Amino acid sequence: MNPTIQQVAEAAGVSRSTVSRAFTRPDMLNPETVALVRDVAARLGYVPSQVARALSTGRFGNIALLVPDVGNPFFPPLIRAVEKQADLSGACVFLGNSDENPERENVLLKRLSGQVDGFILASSRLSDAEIRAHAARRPVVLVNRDIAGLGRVLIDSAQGVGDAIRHLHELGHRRIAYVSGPSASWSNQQRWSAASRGARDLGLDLALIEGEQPSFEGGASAARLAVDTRVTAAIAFDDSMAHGLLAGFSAAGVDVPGTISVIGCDDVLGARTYPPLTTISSGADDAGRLATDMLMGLLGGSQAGETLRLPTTLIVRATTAIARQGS
Amino acid sequence: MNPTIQQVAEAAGVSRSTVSRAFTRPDMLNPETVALVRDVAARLGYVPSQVARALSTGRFGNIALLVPDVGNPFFPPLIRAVEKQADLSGACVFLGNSDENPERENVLLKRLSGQVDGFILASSRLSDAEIRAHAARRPVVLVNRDIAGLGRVLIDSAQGVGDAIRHLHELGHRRIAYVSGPSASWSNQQRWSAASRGARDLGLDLALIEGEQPSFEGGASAARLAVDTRVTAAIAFDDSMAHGLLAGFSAAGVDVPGTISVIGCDDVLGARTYPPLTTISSGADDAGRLATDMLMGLLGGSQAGETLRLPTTLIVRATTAIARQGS
DNA sequence: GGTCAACATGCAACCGGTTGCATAGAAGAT
DNA sequence: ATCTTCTATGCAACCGGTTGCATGTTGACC
Repeated sequence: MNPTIQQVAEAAGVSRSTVSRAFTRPDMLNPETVALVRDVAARLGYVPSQVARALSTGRFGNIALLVPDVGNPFFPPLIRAVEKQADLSGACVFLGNSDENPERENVLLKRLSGQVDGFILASSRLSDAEIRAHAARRPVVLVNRDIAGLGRVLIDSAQGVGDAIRHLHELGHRRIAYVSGPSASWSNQQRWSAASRGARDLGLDLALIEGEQPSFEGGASAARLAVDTRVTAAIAFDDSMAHGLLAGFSAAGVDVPGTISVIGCDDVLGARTYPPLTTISSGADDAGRLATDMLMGLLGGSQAGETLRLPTTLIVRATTAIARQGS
Repeated sequence: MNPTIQQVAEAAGVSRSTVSRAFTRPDMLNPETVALVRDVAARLGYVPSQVARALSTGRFGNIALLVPDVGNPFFPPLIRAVEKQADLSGACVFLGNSDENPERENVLLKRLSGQVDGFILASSRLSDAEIRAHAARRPVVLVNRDIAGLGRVLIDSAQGVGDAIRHLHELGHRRIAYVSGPSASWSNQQRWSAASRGARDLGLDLALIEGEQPSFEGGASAARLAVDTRVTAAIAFDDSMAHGLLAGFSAAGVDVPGTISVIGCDDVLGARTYPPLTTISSGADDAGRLATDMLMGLLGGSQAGETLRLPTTLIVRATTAIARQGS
């Protein structure tokens, strides 16, 4: 095993306290002593035990990031950004995958709360009350979830969705579908209500198509429903679903964007779909970075409750076009 | 804060030892006592501190998973499987993203080694010696890396690559390119050598095109190189690169599979590309699950050094076709 | 030369569990 | 009734750090 602080102390001929302070509060010691201790420690390959330190200080140097589905392409960039930013503060990251399941999310929260300084909950599927309960025990920052009093990073897709609706209106579309994501998702609610508002303001028909899962497959099966509704355009909850829509329409012989226009959300696929997807960009990596900063701020003693709204913009690629005739 | 074992002990009118044993060794106690203690503990919301437990037992109940790039679609299914499987043993997972950078990988290993029971290194970019050094301190299971004496889960793409070469040969292709991934990657070496062997056996020309990054962008830029080589088919290191190739060829006005056939590796994109990608399936989720099982086995005292080879198969979709005339 | 402040270091308690050993009480053997 | 055995529980040390307080040393100042 690793050498302990005791062994370093003996080898350096000082007390354990001194070794401890040589690392945590070197200003308290004679510079020569610090040098000596560090030297001996380095020679022995001493690494302070995070665990022992945590036990006495109550600070763990770890944070936890919980997401509903690692496989959803929205999350990897966010995960990566959190990781990177946490690393700057020397923190390590627990990753939890709740599989869209609130119970599992609760279990993970409980299991991890004894070994992290705080949580980042991305697109949490828990109820407000549950989240509040957890936030009372440990600092929590929410991503895409809006609960008063807690730290929040919100990707404000309302704006982008509004742009998307106007974009479709200008192209002559009058009947539009919104293909929904998980009903427990704040983002989904926000996008749906922004779409409703936009459609109402412009006098458009808006149909709701309930997607099953926010995934490629969910989009593909929603495509089958969409062809029956005689809409000329569809806005999907996210890019995965939009991608599935493209595939579903293609399989059904429906031309995109000739017969039907498609808009995604999050811009996580770039121009990788065929045709390249018109979508609402949302900077998941920024959200991850900012959420981590906010959490680190909370750990440093800042007040909770701050809200960061990230703007979104419509990125027009090739899946939207003028509405077909006689529609 | 959470209630401590002491508070539970007082509330239940027993000693700390008894509370401890009610959770860790209930067989040692009177069943009634166990029930009482658990009851009181539940009422108080007591959760044993992992950290304190780790300090005295030396077991942390955590594992770490290190990957080169969370954003690479090969990894999310693997991450998810590891997560899920670890959960069955009640273990939590630290995720580390090395960004394809050996130094960062080393830092993460060092930082985490004081708080995990073992590591899963997926597609590690470290040298054999470095990995061995870490394995001497903590149990390590490798995914897609072959070092004698260590636990290994190897996706044996040699077989699938062989099938792919034969498939192309049957379609009449005679000049093929292999678009390579990271040179430090075991998988890349394995795939390249399997392709070389297959090509030699069948008397085919095999060109090597050095990809920059194992990503969509890396594939797209490799496509530009590929059009100059006059090959009629390309096998890419992974699906992301293959996907990039498709995009690159499409942008260059090269028809796939009419003019050039493309084969990917890993089958992580399913039929989501356009055209749907012919690829070599490799069960990343199986690899994650089995690696976790293997690590748990090591922690339980099994001997290290086991090797698991996962077979791969060619999945023919729509990016391969008969070689063009006069090629 | 004596008083006192400032500095450097050590002592010992504490964080919250686990565990080897001791012991009290009950059950069984003679 | 006494001795042994077994079961259930408690005592206290330990894991490896941190930290408030006490102590010893040095130098400045009067």
